[in-house]
Amino acid sequence: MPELPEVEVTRIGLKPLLQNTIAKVLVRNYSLRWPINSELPGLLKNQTLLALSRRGKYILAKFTSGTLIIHLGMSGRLCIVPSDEKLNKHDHVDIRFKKNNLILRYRDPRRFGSILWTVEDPYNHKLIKNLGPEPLNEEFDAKYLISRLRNKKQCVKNAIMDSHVVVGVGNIYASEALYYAGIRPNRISQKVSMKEVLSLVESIKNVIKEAIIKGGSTMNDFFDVNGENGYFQNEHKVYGRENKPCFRCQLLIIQIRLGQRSSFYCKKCQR
DNA sequence: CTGTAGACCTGGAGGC
DNA sequence: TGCCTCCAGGTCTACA
Repeated sequence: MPELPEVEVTRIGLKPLLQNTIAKVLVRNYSLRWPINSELPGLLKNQTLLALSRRGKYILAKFTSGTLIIHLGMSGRLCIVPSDEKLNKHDHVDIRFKKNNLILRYRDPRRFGSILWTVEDPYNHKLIKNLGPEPLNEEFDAKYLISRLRNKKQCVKNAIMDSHVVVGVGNIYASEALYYAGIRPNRISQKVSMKEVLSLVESIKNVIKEAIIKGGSTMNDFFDVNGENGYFQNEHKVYGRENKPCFRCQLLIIQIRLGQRSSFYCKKCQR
């Protein structure tokens, strides 16, 4: 499910829980990507949610004496539900808050997500401290990106999906950004020109900004915390459009495989 | 150090 | 129906 836009939409949707205090935590399944701390229910009880931020695809929920680091993996989802909401097979964690009797419920069929507790600065956490820049920050610019692509023999799509190069660009938005930039996904990174990198940086920023505005992409199972789907899937130009006509030139969109992931592009519009 | 395949999981779609 | 294979929004780890 979630690339940066979907995670950001989720983070914003959690804001109604700010300043609310946890009454009880129920973990039904501790085995996610990393095991949930077995002490978590006791640790979180009576903690107040003070701030919500995001680093890459990680949601950072700051509480009174520590931070929950939440990653949604491929199929994770957070929703705010009333206490009598019917249970789904893959609802692994319930965090019940005191005010309004709301439950923050974590569902994740594939269990590639993670919920980690730390009392340290989360930016020093090993999963977070070595991440590349945020795509919407000023520091992510053409000068930076070309410096990272210059030595790489890897293809450019894999490079921009590497969270140590830039965070948040997943399989959908990598294909989309490369389409807007007119660059084939299988181009060797070091052969991409400065002019193309300029365009690529702008395309990544624009595609991610637009996707956040449209509420993310709902493919099968992305919904925001209130169960509403996103609309950005209607804006996809190449992702999932194999054998369909390019919106610009009508040539059929090609699907190839790069690094075990599907990639989509137009042979005429992308060089 | 760099790059890639494998691993972790469940479920849905499509073929037979 | 059922069984099989392949595919899916991520990313860490092991290995060449």
